[in-house]
Amino acid sequence: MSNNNLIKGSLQTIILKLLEENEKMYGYEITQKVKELTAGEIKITEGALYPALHKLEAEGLLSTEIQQVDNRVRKYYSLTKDGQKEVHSKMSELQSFVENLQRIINPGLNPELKF
Amino acid sequence: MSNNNLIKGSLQTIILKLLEENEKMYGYEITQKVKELTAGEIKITEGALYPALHKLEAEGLLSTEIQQVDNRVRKYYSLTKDGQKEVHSKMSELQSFVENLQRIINPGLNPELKF
DNA sequence: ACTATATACATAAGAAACTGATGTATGAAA
DNA sequence: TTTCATACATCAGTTTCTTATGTATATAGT
Repeated sequence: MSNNNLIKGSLQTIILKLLEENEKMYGYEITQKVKELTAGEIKITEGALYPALHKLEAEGLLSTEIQQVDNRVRKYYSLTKDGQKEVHSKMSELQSFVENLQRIINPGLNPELKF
Repeated sequence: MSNNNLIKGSLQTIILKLLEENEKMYGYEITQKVKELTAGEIKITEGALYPALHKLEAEGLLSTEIQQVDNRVRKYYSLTKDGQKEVHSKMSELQSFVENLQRIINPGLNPELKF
């Protein structure tokens, strides 16, 4: 994932969350969306993305549907029911992780934190 | 690092930041401090911590000083000059990463974000 | 006396997630 | 015709983590 080596597992959360908002995306589209949303600061590499998508599919969180567009194959991913549940779980994990991180790193901050 | 599998490299940032605030800490103390600050939600394992400390020392970011306390050996770590510079660098990396993460997962949020 | 827990260090096997390279294939632009 | 963009995929190697193990001292409980 680009020059930033700061996650591990948050790629899954990103994928699931984007699919919650867009309900149907293909791999290349995801890389472009993330690049766009972060002004090019986070670039998801294909070597990270495709294995992650395959794993989420194998876990039953994503389903696929292949479409032909202009002689090019696109593999669309969407959330399964399990996937829809998992988004919320992963999101609250991420939120509490970031909050804990702030408690460690921003010691002077007041107790009520907003994410 | 505990049940939370969400970072990679942020352990280094945590260590450096704690040492910026406390200027001298030993390994076990770091694990306890993190546990305390996060109400037990993040537990840094020894298998993650000690290799990370050794690596930071090998990179010249930390220096060590061994003390004998009650027949027990303590290895105190403190920031070198390079380490002091690196804290700021690592912190701004982490901050911009979290901001980018929010841009991806909180699409409805207004542009000015606070960390 | 024995066991468990806390303090304090360390290593090591294996798992998981990533980077960077490579490969295939189409289409458009220079 | 070479490069870039689109679109998929795999794979070797690296880094970072988990879990287990090991050493050693001190204290508290049974």
